[in-house]
Amino acid sequence: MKNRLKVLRAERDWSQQDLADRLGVSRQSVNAIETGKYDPSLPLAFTIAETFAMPIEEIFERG
Amino acid sequence: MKNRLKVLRAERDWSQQDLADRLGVSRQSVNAIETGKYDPSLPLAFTIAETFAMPIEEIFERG
DNA sequence: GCCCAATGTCAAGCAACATTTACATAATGA
DNA sequence: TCATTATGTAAATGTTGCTTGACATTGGGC
Repeated sequence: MKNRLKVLRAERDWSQQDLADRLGVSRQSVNAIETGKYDPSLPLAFTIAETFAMPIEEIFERG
Repeated sequence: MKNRLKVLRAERDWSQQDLADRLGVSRQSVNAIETGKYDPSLPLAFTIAETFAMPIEEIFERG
């Protein structure tokens, strides 16, 4: 799964810590997801989508 | 996470085994997801969405 | 009554997700 | 220079997703 988290964060000028706080997860989890070390759970993917106000499919894609 | 798998299966007259075969997972996994025992991984959620040709958000919802 | 497909459930095990703690690096600014 | 912030990474640990194999129940058709 590839994702656009880094760009979406940059557009809002959020640090990984800022996003982690909004998502209720650790900074390391945000970093790991962003750098492709693993995929978020489905509930976390929903929270991410809500946070950026866009569909999951516009943030993540198979790759 | 609640989901509409049972209804979507019924609309297509697929058994849990049929769906499992299409998704490439075990029947028990389909059953567990359908009965809410656990959530699918994000990649599996994508495969499910592709299989039913609709967005993830139209199949799963927070509950 | 019997058989069979479908479903639900359990247990044990492995792989993946997510956590905390910690350390290293680069960039910024006082 | 020194302190701070942001990011990347690692190890150890706990939780969750998915597996196989097995067993019980239900409903329909013969």
